[in-house]
Amino acid sequence: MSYVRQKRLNLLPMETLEDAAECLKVLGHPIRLRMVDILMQGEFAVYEIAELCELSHNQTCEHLRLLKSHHLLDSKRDGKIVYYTITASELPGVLACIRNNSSRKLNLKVSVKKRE
Amino acid sequence: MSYVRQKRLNLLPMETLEDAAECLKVLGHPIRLRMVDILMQGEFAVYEIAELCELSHNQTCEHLRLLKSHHLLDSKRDGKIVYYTITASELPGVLACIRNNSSRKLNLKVSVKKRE
DNA sequence: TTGACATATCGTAACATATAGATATTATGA
DNA sequence: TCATAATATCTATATGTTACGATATGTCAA
Repeated sequence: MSYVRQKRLNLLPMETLEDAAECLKVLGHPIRLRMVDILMQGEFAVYEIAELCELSHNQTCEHLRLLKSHHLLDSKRDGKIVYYTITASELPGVLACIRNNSSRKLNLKVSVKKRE
Repeated sequence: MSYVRQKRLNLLPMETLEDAAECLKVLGHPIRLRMVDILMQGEFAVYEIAELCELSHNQTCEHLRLLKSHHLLDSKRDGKIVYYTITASELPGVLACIRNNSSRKLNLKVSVKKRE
């Protein structure tokens, strides 16, 4: 640390960052974000989510499994049908943030395209 | 859509979700989260960030480049030294969320480990 | 039990990302 | 100009992720 200014840095422990990064990485997929967006409006069955996402059943299951394994979603079976719901209390905030910044972000995207 | 209940679903457009997913994916890396955590406390030079993250210079540059290319950070050069700062207004909220849920998430992680 | 349906998992190929070493660029001072 | 320091980029390899067909499990009704 010879060169680093002696500031009082109150940094988050690496373990916390690794855990948070995993959740963010799982959320960092457009289809999984759509699934969360759908489930914001209530509980849905796997086949309903598959149709709304225009996705094959195995892919739908796989994405839902990933979200559930990170404690972002939960599921309950009712006969043949499995219903998924949101459990992570942070998700509504994340979606609200995306909703609020939607137009601005699209503008940013255009400027990125011009540069590349 | 034959099977899907006729609920009034107000879903975010796919383009918005793709853009948000990219940002979340970039943030979904422990080292890049640490960089954001560091930059929450002010502007820092690349070599300072490299030391605080215990990372090689080329890797440090690469992570910072990724964050900057997604408009999460900005940089300014002062002679040989380049200083990075946070630009995305959402980042403080994201870090605050991680900070608040830090202990709970660690507990969750333990329970995940038991199951695997 | 058998068939049909809903969901879940597996194997693998295609694709994307991360890492590390080498090289290039930019700015400064001798 | 030349050497050096601070950043940045390039390249190759290793690793991880996603998509997709095939297969398996779980539930119900005939």
